Amino acid sequence: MAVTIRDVAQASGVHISTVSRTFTAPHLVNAETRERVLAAASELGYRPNRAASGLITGRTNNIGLVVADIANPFFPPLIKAAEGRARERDHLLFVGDTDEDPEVEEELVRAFAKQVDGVLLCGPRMTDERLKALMQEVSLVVVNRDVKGLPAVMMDIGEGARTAVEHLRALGHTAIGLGTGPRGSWASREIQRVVFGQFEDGPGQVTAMGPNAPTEEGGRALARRVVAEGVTALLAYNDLVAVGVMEGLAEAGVRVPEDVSVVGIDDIPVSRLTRPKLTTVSTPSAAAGRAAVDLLLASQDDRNATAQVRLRTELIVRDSTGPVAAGARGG
Amino acid sequence: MAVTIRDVAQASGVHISTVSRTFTAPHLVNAETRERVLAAASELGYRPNRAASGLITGRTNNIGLVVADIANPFFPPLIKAAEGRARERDHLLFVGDTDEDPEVEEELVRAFAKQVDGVLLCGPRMTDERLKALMQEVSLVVVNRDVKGLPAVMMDIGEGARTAVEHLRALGHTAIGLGTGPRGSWASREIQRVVFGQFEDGPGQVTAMGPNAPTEEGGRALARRVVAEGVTALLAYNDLVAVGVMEGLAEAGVRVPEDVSVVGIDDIPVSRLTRPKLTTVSTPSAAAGRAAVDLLLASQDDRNATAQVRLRTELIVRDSTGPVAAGARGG
DNA sequence: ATGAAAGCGCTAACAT
DNA sequence: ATGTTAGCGCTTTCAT
Repeated sequence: MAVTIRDVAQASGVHISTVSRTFTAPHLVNAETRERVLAAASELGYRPNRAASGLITGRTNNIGLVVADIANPFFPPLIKAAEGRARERDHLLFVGDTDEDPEVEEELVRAFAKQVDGVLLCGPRMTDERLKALMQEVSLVVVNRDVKGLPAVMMDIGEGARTAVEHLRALGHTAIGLGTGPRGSWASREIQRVVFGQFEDGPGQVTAMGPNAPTEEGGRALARRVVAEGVTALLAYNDLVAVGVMEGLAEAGVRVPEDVSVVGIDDIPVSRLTRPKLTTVSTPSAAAGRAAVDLLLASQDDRNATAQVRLRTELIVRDSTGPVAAGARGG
Repeated sequence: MAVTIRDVAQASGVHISTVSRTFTAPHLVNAETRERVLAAASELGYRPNRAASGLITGRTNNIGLVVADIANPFFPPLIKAAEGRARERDHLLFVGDTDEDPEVEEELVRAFAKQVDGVLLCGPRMTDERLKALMQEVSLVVVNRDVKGLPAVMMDIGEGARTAVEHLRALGHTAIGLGTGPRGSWASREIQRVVFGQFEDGPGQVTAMGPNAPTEEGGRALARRVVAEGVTALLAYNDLVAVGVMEGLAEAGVRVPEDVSVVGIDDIPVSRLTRPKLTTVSTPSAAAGRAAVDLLLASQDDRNATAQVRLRTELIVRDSTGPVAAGARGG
């Protein structure tokens, strides 16, 4: 077996409680003794067993992070930022992927529950009820979700969508498609809430099209609807979908932006690689990752801290949007 | 606090050891009692504390997975496949990202060590010595690395590179650049070993260019060298680098594939989105993820199992490679 | 400043 | 088939 606190105690001629104190409350132990213990520990390669100490203290110094799809380029920057922040604050981040499955999501949180101090849930797909049940079992922070009583980091995605639609209308588009996301997605609901709240009575008509799988494949399917319904512009649920739409459109011989303008959300790296380059709403995912870690750690200290952090988004105009064509069907 | 085995024992009127058995060895407990215990457990919402049981059994049913950069699209399919396989085999996968830093890599493995049954190390950057030291502390399986005494999953990346260079030579290229990867990368060494072993004496001359950061940014830097040294074809360390090279080349007014042919490695999703579409060597990352999990679990049962799994790669010819130009400098 | 003892939640002999 | 006991590696009173 590995080296335990007992081995260190023996090697340095003190009681195990002194060894323990050397690591958890160094000021309580004589400088000389401390040196001896530390020397023995490093000699033997001793590493405290966090699982064992967690059993007593109730703190593991681990944080769980659950995302729907690690393959969605939106998440890695968030994950890396959270990981960095966690490390700064002496915590270890465990990442888990749910494959867009709410069942797996719940399972994953439960499995994490006893092994972490809390779980960061990014864009959770489960219902509010289940979320509330889970928060009894483990501290939770949600990203891009608004649940009463839960600390949350929210990106102002509705506002971003509004700006995007305004951009489209300024270009003369009056038949605009809104590619909605998966059921259960707060971001998708939020986009619809703001966009339809703002524009339903205006001159430009926005048509909801969805739900769509939040993937390139989902976008290709959506492209067929875009062509069929004859809108001249589309705001997609995210960049992945937008990229799929552009692919689908290209295959159907529809030109972007001459025939149809396309806007995405997230500003993932590929959005600069497509031809034309994608106009998109950039979301501050790294900031969100850091904020989520901070919020979790804050809620540890103050059990009923339920702060909400709101982060701004920004429209990045590139080449996939342009003026509506003179004789466009929707015009 | 959460509900413990003691609460369940009390609620169902049995001793805690019976409750324990109900979960770990159901056949040893009377069907009727079992029902009662299970009922009480689900009533109370009891979940065994894996950390606590791990302390005794030495098995946590957790697996750690360490990658250099979760933002490299090569990894997500591997991670997802490993996660799926782990779930099938009743294990939970913890993912960690090292940010390409060997120090962090080692730290991360150590932090995982006591909380998992073993760690899957993908493309580790640390030295063999450190790797060998670590394997004393925790079971290890390496992916894309060849360390004596360690179970490993290796993609036949050298062979893939050889095929790619042959493809280039068949197109008439005789001045071929080889964009090498980061120091410490087995894949990069492997590519060089095979390519230079095979082609150093042939008519076509292959020039090593590197090391390069395994990112798009690294590729942009490499593009400048490609232009400066006047090669007519380049095999990049991976697709991300290849994409960066194409971007850099485009900005410098160099056409792909008319002026320079570019080949990547990995076949990540973006490689189908670039214009021209990228010719690349596809690596079976999902299969590697599954194999790594299987190997780890096998090595648990048979302490000195050190199997090596080798996976085939395949050249995917798309549009970024073409015949060498008639008057090319390198010709 | 250090040691002794109890116990975190659980499993695994060993009894019965 | 079930209960008793010891103990995994560690922290934390409580003594001294």
